[in-house]
Amino acid sequence: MENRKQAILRAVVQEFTTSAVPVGSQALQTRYFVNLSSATIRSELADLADLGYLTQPHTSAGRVPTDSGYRYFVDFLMDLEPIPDRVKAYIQDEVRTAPADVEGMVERVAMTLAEVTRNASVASAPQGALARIKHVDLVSLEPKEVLLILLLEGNLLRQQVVNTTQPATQAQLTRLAARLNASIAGRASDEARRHYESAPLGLEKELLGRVIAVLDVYEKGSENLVVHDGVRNLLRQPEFAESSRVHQVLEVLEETRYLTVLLRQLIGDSDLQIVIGSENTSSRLQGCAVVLTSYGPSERLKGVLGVVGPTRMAYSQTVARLQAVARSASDRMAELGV
Amino acid sequence: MENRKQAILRAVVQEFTTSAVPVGSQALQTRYFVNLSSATIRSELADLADLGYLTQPHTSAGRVPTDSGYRYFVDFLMDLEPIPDRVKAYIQDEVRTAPADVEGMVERVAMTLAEVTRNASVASAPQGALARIKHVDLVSLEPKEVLLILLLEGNLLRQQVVNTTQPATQAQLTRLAARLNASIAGRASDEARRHYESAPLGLEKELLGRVIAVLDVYEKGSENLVVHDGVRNLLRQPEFAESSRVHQVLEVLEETRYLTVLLRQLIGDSDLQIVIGSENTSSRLQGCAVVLTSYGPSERLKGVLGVVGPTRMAYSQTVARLQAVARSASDRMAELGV
DNA sequence: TTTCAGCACTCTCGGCCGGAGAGTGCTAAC
DNA sequence: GTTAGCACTCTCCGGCCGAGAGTGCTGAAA
Repeated sequence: MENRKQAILRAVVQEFTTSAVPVGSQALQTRYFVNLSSATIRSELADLADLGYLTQPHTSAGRVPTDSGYRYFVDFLMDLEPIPDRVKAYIQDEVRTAPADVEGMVERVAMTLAEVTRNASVASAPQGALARIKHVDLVSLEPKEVLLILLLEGNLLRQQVVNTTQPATQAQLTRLAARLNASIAGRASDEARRHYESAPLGLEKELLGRVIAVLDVYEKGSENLVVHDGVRNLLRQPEFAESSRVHQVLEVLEETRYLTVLLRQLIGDSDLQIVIGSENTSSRLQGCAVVLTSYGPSERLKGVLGVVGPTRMAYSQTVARLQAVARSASDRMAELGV
Repeated sequence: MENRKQAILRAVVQEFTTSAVPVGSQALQTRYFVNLSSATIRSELADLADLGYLTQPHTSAGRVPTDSGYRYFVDFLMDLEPIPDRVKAYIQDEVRTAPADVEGMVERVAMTLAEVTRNASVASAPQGALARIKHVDLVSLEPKEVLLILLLEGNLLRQQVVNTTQPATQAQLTRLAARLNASIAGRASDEARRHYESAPLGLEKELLGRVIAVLDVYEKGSENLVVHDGVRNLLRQPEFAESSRVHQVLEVLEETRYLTVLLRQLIGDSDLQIVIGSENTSSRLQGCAVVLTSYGPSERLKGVLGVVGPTRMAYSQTVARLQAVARSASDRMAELGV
């Protein structure tokens, strides 16, 4: 596409992003192209509309980017917006003061992301195929009731009440926990499975069985931690003035399964993914764009971070800030040995 | 007030609750009072309006209950609606299958409450003045970095990364944990404080200090767990058609401090509290009603459960279901020895 | 060939009007 | 105390109109 067409498309996207009002040839002329006449701009706009990048709400309204228009913009025209120091500092600060466990971290990251992008955010916890067990602990609740505490990588605590077939005192449990730690702590989950296979019948095997059950749930991702935040930011946008639109988006966000699917799509894909309007698999995200990236403390452990907003979002700002948050969170997680 | 006036007020509230449309004398006559003429009903309606219980959006519209009207209704006219078996079973089921720790429990309870009342819900974790420590565990992360794991009443796990002044091996930490458990596990938090005072300088005192810090945060309630759910239910109501109304409510719900205040108000008060429209301290809850009750495993440990919806809510149903959820949750928590 | 001034045209938006409909309050009779 | 009847008020909705914004087209200038 000729340079001038590109420039005009870029200008339309930028203008519409901030004003939320269809942009006309006159506005473009006075604000972006003073040495062009509005008539010339009009003919370029008509061309861009023919190419499918722009559309008009009605015959005599200004132009609005189509989904393809946004697509062209993010693919070819967008340059990352520098992040103000204030915002950088804010991100650093929020991430550094986050709790040291994955759950707290993910929640904080989602909150921060929503705050700095002024949109809704989603975040899934970094997760790998084989979980590592850092520590096991057993607490006696009743003679035949044991609380199993499992510390996984990411300082992720998991607990489960286990009703055992035989009674055990706390002292016995403490000894047993020590034995379990010696054999499986610091190892990947398959170690626990191996020990389970070879263990003789008894309390130890019983508890190992439950350890494996917890690991299974965790590794299968059926309990994959996915949080979202910042829906309030969407309410400010004119696109979401009637709350039925919000309702649809909220449904998607609360439907954890859908988000998990988004996650799986991304893993293995390029590291930044932008899904615009009708490109979304869910029709409830019509008019919405989703910007996704992966993050995590290592290559093995990856989660997804995403921003959800109207297609009329400030893509260059969103992408820059999303990546900044992802970088901060990844660094911090690596630092914590998560 | 005469019986007939009461009956008419009740009918107006009931009718408006379901239809969301101002109710006129004719509708009342055909649906509730076939042997009265609409003229008679009109004069009663006029009286009720004079008394401040009803109002009209405009001269020739039907009547709508005022906040005082709702107040009179819930104070004198409401009788609890029986809960269908299906709903009862649902509540039981959700609560029974909830995680065995307080956090998971509270989240599940909020979800269930939102679901069965078709409104937004809030829940705070049961909390008492003196926390009990069930178990302490120490995990070595780095030579001079320890993960302190604290199991409090309610199977509430708290963790904190502690940077110690002196290095310690996992074996040393395990021994130390055993000693700490012997001295403070199963006791109230003041025991930990006493031990801290009398402990000689060293790793043990250092870690006890952190234990106390964690307890402090917990007991001060500055980290009091408050969750909310079901905002999507509000979006269905005509009162929240323009999303700016939702925005205000969301602000309140996300403002944990405000909810904590609500909680404190309720503690020591009667066991059911209904706050209607302008009775709310926050003007952002104009047009909203909040129904609150306390719950918890014991007299000492109490949290708050609440429903937030438009003032035009089905109070009798809401109250009945709220109490049912509170009862189920309390029972389950007591059963788990939370 | 590109640019541009001029102009007719189209469409929305806001205000205004008027009729239909809903619901009221009042009055006079039972 | 109750009720039929009636005038009155107000909203809602559709149609109408003028202002304004913005377009597409055309013919001339560069």
